[in-house]
Amino acid sequence: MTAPTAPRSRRERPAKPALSRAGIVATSVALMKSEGLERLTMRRLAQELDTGPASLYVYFRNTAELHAAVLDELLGEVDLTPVTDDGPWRERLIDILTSYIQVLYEHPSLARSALVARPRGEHYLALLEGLLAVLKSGGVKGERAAWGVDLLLQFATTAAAEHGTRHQAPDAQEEWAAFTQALRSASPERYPNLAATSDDLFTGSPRERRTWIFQVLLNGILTAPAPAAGMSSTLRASV
Amino acid sequence: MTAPTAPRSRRERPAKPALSRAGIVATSVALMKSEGLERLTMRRLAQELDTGPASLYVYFRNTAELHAAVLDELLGEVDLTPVTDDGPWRERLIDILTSYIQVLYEHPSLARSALVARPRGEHYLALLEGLLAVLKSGGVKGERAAWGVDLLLQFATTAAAEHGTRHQAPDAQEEWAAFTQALRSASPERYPNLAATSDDLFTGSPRERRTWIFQVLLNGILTAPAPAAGMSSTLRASV
DNA sequence: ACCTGAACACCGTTCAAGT
DNA sequence: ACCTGAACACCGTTCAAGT
Repeated sequence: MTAPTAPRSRRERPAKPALSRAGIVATSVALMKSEGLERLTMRRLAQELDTGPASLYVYFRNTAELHAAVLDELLGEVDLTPVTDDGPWRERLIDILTSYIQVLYEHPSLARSALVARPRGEHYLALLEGLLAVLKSGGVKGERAAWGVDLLLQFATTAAAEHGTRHQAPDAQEEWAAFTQALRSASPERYPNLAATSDDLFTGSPRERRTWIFQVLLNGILTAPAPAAGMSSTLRASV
Repeated sequence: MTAPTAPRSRRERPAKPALSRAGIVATSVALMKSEGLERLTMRRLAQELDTGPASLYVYFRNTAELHAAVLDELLGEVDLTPVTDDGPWRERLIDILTSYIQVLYEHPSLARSALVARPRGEHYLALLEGLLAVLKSGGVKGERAAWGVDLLLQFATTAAAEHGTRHQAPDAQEEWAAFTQALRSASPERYPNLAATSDDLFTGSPRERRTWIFQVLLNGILTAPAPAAGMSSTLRASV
């Protein structure tokens, strides 16, 4: 008689799959989508993969690197078709950025991590490439395009990052109410300008505000002196 | 004979001060300046105050609220004198924002927290008031000023938040090198525009880039259609 | 009301030892 | 090279009990 328990217990569930970077990332994305980035920890992920946390350090140097990989994976969902579409270049640019914001909107904490550890995966490169292509078709090139794309993405990332409190956290509405309340009830003696304009601070939907900001950024990028032109070469060298 | 040990040990160090919100904030700021925001935890702070972590929950509902209080305290250091100075309004506005960035620059993680939990302390209100006053002196009022000040502060906060990796974290330079390397070595076949412009992405000092961005934002705020004007009231109502 | 000890339920990361 | 158990050094927050 062969000992029945050991072989059986091995067959009771599908064989534990071998670890791989791609597999870990796939599991990470699934875990994040089901439980949020907050729960995407080395320990929780290891548990999901039926191993110990130490095993993950073979593939990722630390948690930040894991999150960066997840972010790039997610960026594969950004719609880049406007790059080759017809139509006004400004609208195509805004469509891409809006898709980027949309993708990050569900995971504001991932957007926050992107502000610190700059993404550099292939999907991020493809996004940069697409934005630069559209800017070029609008006549924006060189340093103006390079600095401009950085600024546009910075704004878009922040827009997604800010979404955090109002949607994910439990006391989201409470927080927002306290914020608006604090501004609205500002003493007109001490803060006359604030009191006069406080209502305007909260007007507009998120979409309206984004649209306005895109106009601001694009107008600014087109009208501000090109970086190199606006500064003396002495200043450039000295800082 | 009185028992000597108990009374003596009570007198060996200054009497433990009573807890108070102001005192806790002061200790928090000191702790953050000496050990960084990462070490400003409920437990570490309680240890510093010679009490248990549970005691702090009498004054702050959670860690986020503690950090918000510390942030507002720090914002007291922002130089608001340009509000009443003479000189071109654009320069005065930029001087205030630069001071704001400077203050947050040493504590990027605090800037990051400001992106999520919007500040609303008195020093933040004073900052808003000052910025609105300067904008008004430049003829920018109402919704344009309100949305504009929000955008300017958002950019400034992000600028400080991004400072994180390159200065505080241990592998700062390493990270940055990997980032620039990834962009510079992008395949010219797959990413032609990126390859063509990748050098421009890294030009300029932080100061030059900030200066350029301020020009972009101000030009944009001044030239983009005022929020209300650019959108139909139907759209305004429907979103 | 304010304060506390102790507990609950977690973290990231390293290291020596295995295969 | 890849994988692991176990340990080290921490976290935030709550709760019952005290003053």
